[in-house]
Amino acid sequence: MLSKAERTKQFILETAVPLYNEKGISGVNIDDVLEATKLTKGCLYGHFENKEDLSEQVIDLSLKMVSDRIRAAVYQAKTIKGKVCAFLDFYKNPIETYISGGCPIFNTAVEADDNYPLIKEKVAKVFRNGQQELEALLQEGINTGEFSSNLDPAVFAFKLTASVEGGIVMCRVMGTAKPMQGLVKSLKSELEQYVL
Amino acid sequence: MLSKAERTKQFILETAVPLYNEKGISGVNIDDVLEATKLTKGCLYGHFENKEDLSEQVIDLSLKMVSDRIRAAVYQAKTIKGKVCAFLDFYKNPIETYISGGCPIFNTAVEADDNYPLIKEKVAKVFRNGQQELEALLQEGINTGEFSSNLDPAVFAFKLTASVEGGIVMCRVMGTAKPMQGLVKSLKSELEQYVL
DNA sequence: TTTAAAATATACTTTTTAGTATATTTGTGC
DNA sequence: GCACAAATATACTAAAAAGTATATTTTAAA
Repeated sequence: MLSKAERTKQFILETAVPLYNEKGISGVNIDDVLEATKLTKGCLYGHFENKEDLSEQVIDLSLKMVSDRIRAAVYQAKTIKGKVCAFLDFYKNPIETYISGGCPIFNTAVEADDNYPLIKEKVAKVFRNGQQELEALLQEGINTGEFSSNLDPAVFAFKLTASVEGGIVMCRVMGTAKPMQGLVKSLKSELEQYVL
Repeated sequence: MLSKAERTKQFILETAVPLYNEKGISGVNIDDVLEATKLTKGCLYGHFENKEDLSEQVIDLSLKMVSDRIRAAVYQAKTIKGKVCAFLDFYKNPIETYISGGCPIFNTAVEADDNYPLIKEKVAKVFRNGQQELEALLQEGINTGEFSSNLDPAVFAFKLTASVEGGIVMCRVMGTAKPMQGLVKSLKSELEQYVL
């Protein structure tokens, strides 16, 4: 069983996750976190060295949470095509996201880019791993004869991720999930063209 | 001719544009702007009511600058296909962007989403207008017989924008422009399929 | 070229936010 | 159930950031 301290720390991190995802790293302040957790400074600083330490661990958790969840969704599906569709369906509703505020990987990417080199590198790793796995999945589809060898796994993997992530942001800002449906349908039928 | 004050105000805004694009609205502070412009508080507050006022006007300018520039690039091309390609080529190099720090429309979209309703609405308008123009362009291509009527203008317009914008962020964070080349090529050949 | 208004600089105050020292409470092995 | 260490709360200090009052300089119309 987790100690009281471990549970409190975990509670702080989990409570802060949606906060950071909505307001961004620079947008969150300690008082926001205290307000959300109903804890006090003494307590918070007992678990984290400073704001930077807290931010880093919150982002770590956010990235892990969403990565795990996407992986789980993909894992569920049986065929390769099914797995790609599961990936696409994950952000079917970009307004009400798994973690409130959109995709934490992408949100963090935008903010960390010119400001937080350490966090930027973490996000880069997440993207690289994700792309590699997606690419491997498509390659496996080609190897097993499920897809035509005309399919370029690296290019299509990037296209899938980039368009879905971009689509989420656009839908959220325009306040409509509709374009996402069309996008996902289009990507699925694009893949369909390569199904043998 | 512009008055001294008008020129100074313009200078502040133009100097702040890349700063805001890199650090984000919450990430920029007045001292950053003073440092970059080598001006003083008295001067700055002579031109802007407060930080919010400054931020709003900086974002307005950023959005206008990049929108105008994309429109100009598209306008140059003669054929519809050429115009779509010009749009795609605009962010060919996502690392060294027109305004340093990536695409201001997208960066602002991500940050404003849950935090700045007024600015969010401005960005939404930019996206809606952009999508409408791109859609109209594709529709024109269908009407003139340049493209097949199998092309869905709304869906493809969204796919183009979403994937390019998403691609920019991913490339920037991973520190490589290469996936963008593949993406643009793929989108061009996707359009090619509809060319009659 | 003078001069009044506009623009800018200086030196301050206020507010917000981060961080800390210490007191109090609570969990847990004996 | 006790004792003591760990966890948390309170009340403070420090630092950073925003904003302002006023002095000085500059612009541009007469």
